[in-house]
Amino acid sequence: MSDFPTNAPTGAADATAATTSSAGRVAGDVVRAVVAGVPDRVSLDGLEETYDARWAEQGTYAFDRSKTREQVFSIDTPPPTVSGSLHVGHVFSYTHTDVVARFQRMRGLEVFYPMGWDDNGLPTERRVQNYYGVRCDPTLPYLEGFEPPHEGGEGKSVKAADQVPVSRRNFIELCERLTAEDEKQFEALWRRLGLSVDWAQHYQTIDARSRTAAQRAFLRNLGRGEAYQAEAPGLWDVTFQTAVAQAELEARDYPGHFHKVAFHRVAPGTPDDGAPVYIETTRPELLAACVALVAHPDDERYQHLFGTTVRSPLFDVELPVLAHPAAERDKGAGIAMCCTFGDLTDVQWWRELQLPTRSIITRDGRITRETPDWITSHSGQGVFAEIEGKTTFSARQVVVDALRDSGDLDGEPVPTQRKANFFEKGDKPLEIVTSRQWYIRNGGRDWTTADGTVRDLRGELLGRGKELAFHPDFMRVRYENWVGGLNGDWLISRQRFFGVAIPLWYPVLESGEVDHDHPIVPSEDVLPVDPSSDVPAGYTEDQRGVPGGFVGENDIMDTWATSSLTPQIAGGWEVDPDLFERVFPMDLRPQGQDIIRTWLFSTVVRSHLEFDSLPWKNAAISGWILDPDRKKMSKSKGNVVTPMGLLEEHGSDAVRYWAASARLGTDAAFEVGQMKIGRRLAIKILNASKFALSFGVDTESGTGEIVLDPALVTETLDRAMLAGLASVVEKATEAFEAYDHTRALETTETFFWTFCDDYLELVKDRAYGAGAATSDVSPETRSARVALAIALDTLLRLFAPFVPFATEEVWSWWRASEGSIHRAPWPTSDVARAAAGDADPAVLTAAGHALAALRKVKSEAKVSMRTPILAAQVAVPAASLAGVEASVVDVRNGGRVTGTLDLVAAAEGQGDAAVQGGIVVVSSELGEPEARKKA
RNA sequence: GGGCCUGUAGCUCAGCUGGUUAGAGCGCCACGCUUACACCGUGGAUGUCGGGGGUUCGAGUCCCUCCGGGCCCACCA
Repeated sequence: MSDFPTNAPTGAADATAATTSSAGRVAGDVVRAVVAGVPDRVSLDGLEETYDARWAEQGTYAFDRSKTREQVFSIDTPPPTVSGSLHVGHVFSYTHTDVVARFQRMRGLEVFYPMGWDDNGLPTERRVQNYYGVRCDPTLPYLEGFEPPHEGGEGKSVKAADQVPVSRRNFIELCERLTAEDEKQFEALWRRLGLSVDWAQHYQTIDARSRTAAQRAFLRNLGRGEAYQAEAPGLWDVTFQTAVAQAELEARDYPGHFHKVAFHRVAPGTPDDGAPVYIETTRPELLAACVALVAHPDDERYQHLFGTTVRSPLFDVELPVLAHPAAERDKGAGIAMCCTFGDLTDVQWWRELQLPTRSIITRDGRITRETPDWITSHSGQGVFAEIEGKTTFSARQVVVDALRDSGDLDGEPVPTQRKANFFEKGDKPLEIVTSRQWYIRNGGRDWTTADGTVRDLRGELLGRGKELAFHPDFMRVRYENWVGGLNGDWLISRQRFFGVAIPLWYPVLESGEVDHDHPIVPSEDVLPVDPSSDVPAGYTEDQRGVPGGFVGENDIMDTWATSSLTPQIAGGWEVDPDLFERVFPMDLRPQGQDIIRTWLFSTVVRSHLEFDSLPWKNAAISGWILDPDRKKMSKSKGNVVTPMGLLEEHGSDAVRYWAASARLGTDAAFEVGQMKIGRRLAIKILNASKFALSFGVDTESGTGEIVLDPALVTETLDRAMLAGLASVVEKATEAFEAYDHTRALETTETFFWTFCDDYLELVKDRAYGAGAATSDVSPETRSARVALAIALDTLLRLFAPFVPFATEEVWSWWRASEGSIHRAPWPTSDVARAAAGDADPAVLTAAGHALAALRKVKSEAKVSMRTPILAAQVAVPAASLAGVEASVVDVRNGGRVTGTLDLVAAAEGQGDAAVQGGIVVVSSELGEPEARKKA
């Protein structure tokens, strides 16, 4: 062997001369490691328990808050909803985050990776009601030591009528009790999956810290005029009896019928008097709430009616016929009945045409029991009496029958499929009800501030969207579409019971009337408050609800009003300023694409208003998990395959591999096959490592030391391999920096399999060498051994974010003294480059192809790979010839060529370039297989 | 109706700014217990790159158009 490096790296001589007795790092960046504990038989089994416990014990992922903001990488982890169980989609997206967290940690940043539980909100409220047989009544006083009447499983729920009313504080306590159990299970799953969360940084969206943050943020919004209340018609869910925000809407198909209904012209003394004007409606039950007929101003058919009046059928109410551009000529009859309120267009007409309010639908979705004063005719009152207190569905039957009897229904109702707005958690179409609600400005409506300036909040928030780095970038469009399409401010008040209370009281005037215009505001230092049980400063409890006293605001805030503050909650806003300045604004918000319009947007709103900044620099958006039918994996299906079951069956590294194989923003198939490949990779890492480290075990001298000194790598093939590895490191690092973890994995993995299949086979014989001790072998053997160790050291780090358990296991065999691999530095290409010098990575490729060509001969001869080749002539394309020549000794060893190996230049088009790089064995002579080795 | 993503081997997916003969893994076929690994190894077969136009010396890649999937927004007369 004469192929010594021409440019031995500087410092190498010093390094080799360094003291040899200590493990770990020494001067000159040369690592010395003692291989201590390679097991005889490697296994993935039990690694999760072992290392979860070790990481917890050693505080591997504990956040070091002595680091400054520049040294920190902070993550605004999505708090999963604690209303049931986690499914495979969670495992998928949380793995994406963890991979990034581990990369950044190895890069030397201190990772702030908290975990929260979203136990605030309607799902938990419903569960607590059923589970404990209680319901929240915020007017009740708190009962010390209250025990619920019932403690049931998921299956048996308690009927509403049998539920015991309890105070809000008692209700919250029960919620915390119920969710604590789920949260333990969630944590167990995340630990098993290997999320590198710092479990000391942990919050619940209903805990006192979150309530304080939510109330504080609200009070700040109020103080700056960003939060306001308004009495206005709004979308209302009649089942949950609460107002609903635009972001919670879901348009669904809803079957209905068109009814052609006659109104009658009022034109006394003319031939037109009483002539019918037909409108079409799907909601005839709202006839009594009609306030006008509306048609498009340019519609010739109705020009003669504008400015006149008509009389409604059945109820005999005189109504104007008006023009408005929002009326569509080709919809129905082209002229619509405007009711208060059938839909949002009605609200627009009502507002812009200054129409009266004639509501007949109450908050429970039924027709009001009071006969409206605008219905004056006796017969009209009679019809109304028939629908009083009925559901809209029943009332419709009554009205349609009455219209048919009176002859005002033209033809029979025609079935139609229409879209109706639903609350995403509800199952009845939303009604529009007028109520007093709280809003936070979000750019959905014009805003003139107290000092009279007009603020373009929508434009400001669109600007924030441009400033935020979305991964993948096209997700920004969803943000922009949403912000651009907002049609109102953010409605945050909910007429529910379990959640963060709106921290206000209102004075009760001497007249007994509540003065909503002058809310009583608590000071921030008393937060959190519950206005239903706490008393505002300057009042006493006995003044509650009496003239001259006060009442508490009964409404709570929507869940998103709290979860829009997760960076503030986790980061200790105002309660731990020292922490907050080290983590905020955060680096990363990982989340699903479905909640860009809610969670992502609302978090941007809160941060923009409070801090005039983005809450984070990057948003990483994960895709969906699709089941094999290419549909979004449903909860029911997801629950069939429990995440814990998956982890137990395939191993966490395997499941993580499947998740990490999917790019951000791209939907991925739920594929067990991919997990099996991940498991195979993890096992391969263990086995290849065992091999690479086996030479370091010095049975003669007992030192068992490996010196990772680049200067000891002298052979061309070894240097070529490390040259290839160096560029893998560079590509993987670059990919990670661009939030393209998939490419980082793929690049590493591809190299690793070539490393195992070709390089290991090629150097095996040379690495075994003559002696067993690293200190007493030929330079060729040492070169192989050191190259193996350097490659292993690098590969383990590259894989560590993806397969944290297997890599930690291998690390423990030889690098235990350095601590966890997950705190080890991310590799640079420096060491591999230093060893590689000017070597060409193509040498390994060429040698690998040559080896494959030799193997093919044996495969086609159907003989064992250990069969010797007595002589062979191999045709090598010109481009590969130098590479094969440079590594010919290893090629001979790998192919077990015992006699002559004659390399000749391949003729033009001789080999198939796609196979073995065009290298063809022209002729060969196979020997007898070696005698089988005795055990 | 407006918008975003997507269509490459039986399956799951790579293919970056257009450049040799389109790749990987799984599955399939054949062989092999070779001292890292049988939870394995070796070799092999497999494609009108959704269809049709265009730009170009050259298109899986760019443009137009159509078709198929997925999603978001608007649509309650």
